[in-house]
Amino acid sequence: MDDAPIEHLTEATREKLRQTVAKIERLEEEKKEVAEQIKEVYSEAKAFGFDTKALRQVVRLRKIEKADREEQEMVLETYLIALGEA
Amino acid sequence: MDDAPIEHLTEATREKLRQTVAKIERLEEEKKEVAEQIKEVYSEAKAFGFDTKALRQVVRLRKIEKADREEQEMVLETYLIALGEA
Amino acid sequence: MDDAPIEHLTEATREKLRQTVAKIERLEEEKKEVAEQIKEVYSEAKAFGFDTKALRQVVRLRKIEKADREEQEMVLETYLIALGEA
Amino acid sequence: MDDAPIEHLTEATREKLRQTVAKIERLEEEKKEVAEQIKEVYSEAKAFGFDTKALRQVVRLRKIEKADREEQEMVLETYLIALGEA
DNA sequence: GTTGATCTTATTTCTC
DNA sequence: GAGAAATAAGATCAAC
Repeated sequence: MDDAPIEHLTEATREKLRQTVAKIERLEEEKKEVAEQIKEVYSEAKAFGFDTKALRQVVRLRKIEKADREEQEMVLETYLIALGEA
Repeated sequence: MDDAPIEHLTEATREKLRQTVAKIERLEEEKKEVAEQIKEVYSEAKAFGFDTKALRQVVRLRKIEKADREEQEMVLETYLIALGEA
Repeated sequence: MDDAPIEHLTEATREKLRQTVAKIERLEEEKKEVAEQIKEVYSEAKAFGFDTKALRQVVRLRKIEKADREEQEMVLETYLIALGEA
Repeated sequence: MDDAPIEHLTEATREKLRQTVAKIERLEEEKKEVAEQIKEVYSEAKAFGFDTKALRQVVRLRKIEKADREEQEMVLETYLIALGEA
């Protein structure tokens, strides 16, 4: 749709475009705020005396372990399906 | 803080650590959700017929322009302060 | 260095540039070939009767587990350093 | 093949599976090494004074041009075949 | 001020 | 060919 140049978009389409961009920008703003909150937590932790590098590793490791568990479940599922269909 | 090996952390410190990790994980989860919402908006826009690549460029461009405006406002403010107007 | 337009590069620099580009292109070619070999192995495995989806998951899972082990070692190291320096 | 559950795979099949995984992992390792070599070339180029961003663009552009040339050659070949010249 | 680390975006690849 | 996943690229920010 709307392969035509922008100046030929209908007003309804232009309005839709405006709303879409606005929505994205609002969500990106939200995301940015959450990212800043995360940084704050690390700053506070550092001020408290925690080693932020180690702290980041803890968080990362826990994320990997979670992904690992999920992957294992998926693998198991795949095998069960593969064996069931064989 | 807590120069002793991990097993010698005080219970209070361990609790603080637990809370910090939990807080970060909760915020990262939030961030992920917002990121997914953004993806959804792009998907919907695509389904509607917008060229998402172009849409992304619009968003990026507006972000840059906004940064420029803020930069300019900052410069303006600096001038105003320098002139004793703010 | 060489902030000047390309037409002002010395011949030595131009030659160096040529060699660098050639080297990169040769290595990218190599990489592409290896990627093709990997695809061939999957094709052969499929022809042999293996479920390639499951096979890919096995490979991915082993990769994750390897990364997990390495991450754990890194975390341990970080803690040892953090505790040793505390 | 081997419709039975995993624990009933023949030893020969299990061995084949092991070899396949090993082969893939070896090739992926190779691929990774080549990728690292490419990064090294860029690092050296940077140390030498080249603008790596521009260098990457050169490489990308040449890749596109090469693809274009091949495309054109393919079209040419198609025409030649269609004309009975090849 | 440069390297290193992290995070995000973009492109490519794979799968269905 | 559309959607998802992997890889690569670029940008950003901190630390030395």
